[in-house]
Amino acid sequence: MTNDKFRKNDDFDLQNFLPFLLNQAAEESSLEFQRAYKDRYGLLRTEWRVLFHLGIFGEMTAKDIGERAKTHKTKISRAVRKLEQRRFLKRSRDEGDRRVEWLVLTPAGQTVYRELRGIAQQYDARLAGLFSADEAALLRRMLRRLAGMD
Amino acid sequence: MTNDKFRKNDDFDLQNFLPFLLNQAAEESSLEFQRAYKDRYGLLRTEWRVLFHLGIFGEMTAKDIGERAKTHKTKISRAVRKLEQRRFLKRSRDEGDRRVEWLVLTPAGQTVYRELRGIAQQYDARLAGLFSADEAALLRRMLRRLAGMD
DNA sequence: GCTTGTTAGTTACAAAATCAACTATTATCC
DNA sequence: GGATAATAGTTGATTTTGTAACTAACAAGC
Repeated sequence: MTNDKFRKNDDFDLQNFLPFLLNQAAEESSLEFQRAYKDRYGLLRTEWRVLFHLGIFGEMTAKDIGERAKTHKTKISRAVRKLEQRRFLKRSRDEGDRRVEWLVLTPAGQTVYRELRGIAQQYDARLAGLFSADEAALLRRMLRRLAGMD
Repeated sequence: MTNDKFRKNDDFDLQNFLPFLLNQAAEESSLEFQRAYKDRYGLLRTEWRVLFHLGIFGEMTAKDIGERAKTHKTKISRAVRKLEQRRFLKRSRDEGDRRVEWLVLTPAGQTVYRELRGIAQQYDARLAGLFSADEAALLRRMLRRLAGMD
């Protein structure tokens, strides 16, 4: 990719422009995991994220998930409906505040979650293995910083 | 974001899962630059990418751009048409191989490119400024590695 | 208690991305 | 040289996303 097919007539280095570079790295590094959740379970990106949040935290509301994952509420709403239709989660009204719905994985949802979690752990280890342990830790720290997650 | 509102009942660390983390960082770090090209010039993401490739490399074909930017040819095709309609680029048939079109920025396109390039440079410097020079260089190297750009 | 404002979540419509099929041209190989 | 395959690029149908407006429930001020 760093070939010389094209001679630059300019001094802007697109391949090192952070927003571009981050997008390329994010897309490339999502590909293999995407195959796991898409091809094997027919899940969309927002759907596995909702699934994982519930798998990890047990019980949450749509709003909580949206905040944690920085995802718009309409996306969450549609992902929740899909997961409900597939019987991967169930909803229940909060009796104290009847606007709120609590979401929780069904046993089927937990099974899918555990499988995907295993794949995710293996895959993350593979990616991190491209670097030394220190470098990988630094990378995560820098990414959290860029993502405003600190 | 690293608060304790939810007690984890599980050991998967989503906030450090590289594909997730990379996506979050990529989205967050694209936001401000996106405002520049979207609000000010009405460009879409693929459109600024095509514009930048032509600004940097002078003359390319749609296929070349697609390969460099890892972008599907239908996206490129539509972005090229939009940019042509706005008179930011012009096309010309290759006389040797008449399937091929050469794309080149018009003076208007070059003006937009130079403005956006300036904004991009400033913004990149701001992002890189979150880290030491060594760290930033390492970050770029690691991202290129993850993106398969090495 | 009644207006006004907020919040959780959904829905409707427009914009954009995806995937497959298509045209036109060139390359391969018998 | 003629059939077959490959390549550059486009188009159309379907899916997914984004934006705004919406419902229903709660909160605050007076």
